[in-house]
Amino acid sequence: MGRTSTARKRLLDAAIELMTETSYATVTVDAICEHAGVKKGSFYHFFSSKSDLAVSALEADTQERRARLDSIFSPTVPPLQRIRNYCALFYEKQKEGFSRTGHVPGCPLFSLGTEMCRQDPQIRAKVQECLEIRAKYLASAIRDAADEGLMPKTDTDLKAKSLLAYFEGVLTQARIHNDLSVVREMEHGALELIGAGRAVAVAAA
Amino acid sequence: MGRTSTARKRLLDAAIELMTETSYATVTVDAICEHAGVKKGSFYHFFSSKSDLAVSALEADTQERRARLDSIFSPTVPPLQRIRNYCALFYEKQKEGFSRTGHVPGCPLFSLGTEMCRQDPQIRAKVQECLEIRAKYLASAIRDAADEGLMPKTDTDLKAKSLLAYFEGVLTQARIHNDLSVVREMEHGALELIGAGRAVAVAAA
DNA sequence: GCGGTATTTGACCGCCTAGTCAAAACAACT
DNA sequence: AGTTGTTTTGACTAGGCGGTCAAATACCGC
Repeated sequence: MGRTSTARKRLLDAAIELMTETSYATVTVDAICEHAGVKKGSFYHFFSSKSDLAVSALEADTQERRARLDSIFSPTVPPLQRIRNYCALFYEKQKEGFSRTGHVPGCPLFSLGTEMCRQDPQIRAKVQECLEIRAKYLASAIRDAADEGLMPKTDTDLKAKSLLAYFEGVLTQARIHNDLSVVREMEHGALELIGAGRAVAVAAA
Repeated sequence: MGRTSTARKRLLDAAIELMTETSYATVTVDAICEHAGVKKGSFYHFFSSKSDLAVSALEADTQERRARLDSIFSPTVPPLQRIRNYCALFYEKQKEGFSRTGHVPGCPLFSLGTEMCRQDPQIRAKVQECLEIRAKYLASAIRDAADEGLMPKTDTDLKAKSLLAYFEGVLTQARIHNDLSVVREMEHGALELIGAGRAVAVAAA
């Protein structure tokens, strides 16, 4: 009963789009509404606050990406290939964003996380949650790689975190310099970072 | 003639301090003034705008760090040791900030850069300039290391950029999670990333 | 001590922002 | 077609923000 609407989804999309392009503080609720073709009154029908919208948008975005990540990180794919494919995905996404807007977008998790982690506990918690999901994908690939003797078997969880930090750092640097070149070469650094750079013969320790 | 004052310096310090703690947008001119013990009218005597203050603060901060970096990256120090010492400096700074405020500060260049690079060309330019200075320190150390056969001699400039991205990524991750542990272990990842992780015998190519 | 200049002060402004609300419109289900 | 309740609308508010200004003040060099 009652009426149905796509307004909520449009608001979520607009939020990710606009907040990635500039920042949380810069993007006004009015701008989000306009971009989504929604009046302000409706906004507050669907979301209790701007912060609430941001949290929901991050969640929705993460859910949307899930299937793609599950396929990239499928256990049926050789572990180092998963990481290579992930790098390729990053490059594709950044390149696509650049073509569309003229700007390297970077990663909304890192942008929002950096900006908001000291001001809004809920946004901070959601960003952390989303980052940890990504870390899990990486950790699994790293463990599988180590198990196959493709890299040392030490500190796999730390390596996953470091690798994620590297990815996010590269994306952010690309955003700041509006330059994709470091992203393009990210794969090589990624493999080096976890110790799988040159075809390593890892003796069973 | 006229009067002398430390107000300008106090404003610069307050700006870095507060903008690192939260973000550019969150920190109001009033807050900066209060923290610096300066009235608003004086603020606009020294700076033409909030943006102008931010640019000047980044510049001043960079100049202040210069001597320390010059000593860490002195050509008299073995090249890989320079990088290790740089990592140690990062950890010290982050730890000190954490003790003082209860929060891992991260890097103001990356925080401000991410937030402002799409809105304020001057801030963006200054951030880029400061990041490039840091990249130069790293590039020099990397070239010297390669020259000594401590790592492959390929793509040294790209490696410097990647290494910087890694550092910034780790610092930002530490900020978001308010957790120093990844910073503590940064040195290992840094050396791996540039291909100097395990004592590498690099054949003269 | 005095002139001149850099600094300090605090009241002021206009704009923009997140958030509110009550009434109207309309789709879904019966 | 009628009922129900979700969605839509647009005008509204209160507070906070960056920035302004003219007058007062105090230090430096002489």
